[in-house]
Amino acid sequence: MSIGRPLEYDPAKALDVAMETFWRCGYEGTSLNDLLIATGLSKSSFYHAFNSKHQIFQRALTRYSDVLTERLRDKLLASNSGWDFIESVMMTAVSEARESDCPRGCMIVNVATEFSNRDARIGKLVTDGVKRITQIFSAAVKRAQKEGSIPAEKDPNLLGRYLLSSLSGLRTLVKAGNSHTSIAGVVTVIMASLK
Amino acid sequence: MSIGRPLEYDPAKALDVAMETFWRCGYEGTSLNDLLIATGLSKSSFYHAFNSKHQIFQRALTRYSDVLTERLRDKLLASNSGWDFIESVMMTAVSEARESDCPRGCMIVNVATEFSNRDARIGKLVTDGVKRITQIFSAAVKRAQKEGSIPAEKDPNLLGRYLLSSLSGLRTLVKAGNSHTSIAGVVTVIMASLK
DNA sequence: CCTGTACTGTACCATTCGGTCCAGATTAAT
DNA sequence: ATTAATCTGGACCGAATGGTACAGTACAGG
Repeated sequence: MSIGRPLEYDPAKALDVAMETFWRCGYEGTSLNDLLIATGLSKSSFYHAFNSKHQIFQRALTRYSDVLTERLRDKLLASNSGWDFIESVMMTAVSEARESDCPRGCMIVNVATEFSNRDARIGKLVTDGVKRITQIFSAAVKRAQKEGSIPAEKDPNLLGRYLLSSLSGLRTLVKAGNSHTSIAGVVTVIMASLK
Repeated sequence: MSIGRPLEYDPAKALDVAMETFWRCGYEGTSLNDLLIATGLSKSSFYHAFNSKHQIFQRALTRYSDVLTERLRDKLLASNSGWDFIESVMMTAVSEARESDCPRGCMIVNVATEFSNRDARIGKLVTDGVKRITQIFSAAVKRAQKEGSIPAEKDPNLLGRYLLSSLSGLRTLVKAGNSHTSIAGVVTVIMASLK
């Protein structure tokens, strides 16, 4: 029921494109101009839709976190077992190493290192995002415990944190230019340590 | 025996201060002015001593890598055992979580995420730095194997990579605001997985 | 003391930064 | 057709960016 001239762009799509750019280049590394080119918006439209660079960045990070969380939850539900889920998620780092010559890593982790607690609001988004993903890992561990592939006496929350930490570490190996085979080796070590 | 007016500052100290700043704020996050304030140099002295922001950054990163490598090597030599060395290095992440409200993490990893292979020269510095630290971890594993605390049949190079990955992951947990106790828990998981 | 060397502070440079503003174009409802 | 809403491109803003040029000054060797 909006009155007046209708939008000539898709705000949701623009946000996604902005997210991609921030993901690839970081906050400081992405200039306003980069955003305008990526989204195809004019400066006026941009500032009308999103109020500032900082605000669109927050929204982009939030969206990244939401999408990632949902995708992981779905994947866990669709997986044959908790163990398979965990292994498959760890393997994403391997394929990143094989396929991409410019790995982006995880946007949340990237943001965490770029801002390292200098911005409280961003810090909260990071903390929340990490917490949610950790919980998914914990849920996967619990399921694997029920399925008998991980010993029941282990603390699933602790292992959840361990897995998040491990995945983030794998991503570092990727960015440091390790081969996908050598990274796959590390994945087997991680998986074996759950036994 | 240099002729002319002598330097009024210590170039080595200036480089160290610049390194600290880059370490804390990243490349883009550190302005030329920040560097001038931190080092106390005038702009002319700065550009005379170091030719550009990019060059001093490369030198700072190189120095970081060198100092870290040497410190780790010394620490390994001074340690009671390979196992103790590994555990104590992992524990540095714990104390970082306890002591610092604004953890800097590892400069090499920070740089790796900020530049993610967009700059070839920086990329090489990162790759080399990571490789050298990985080798130290591998050496520690070999020593621990000789000492009987890690099974001899395990691949020390693989475990070296695993440990580097794990340390980097721990640092992510720190930046995401996890408590030092919860991080210490993850360290025990990592150590147990070496057995 | 003199001369050559090299440091120092300041003024200056073009460019880019994020951000604002406005005149004009375009549309929907009346 | 008029009106009201709201989009669009482009001009413009002050501040900060990385970097240069230069005049003046302090020092060492002769």
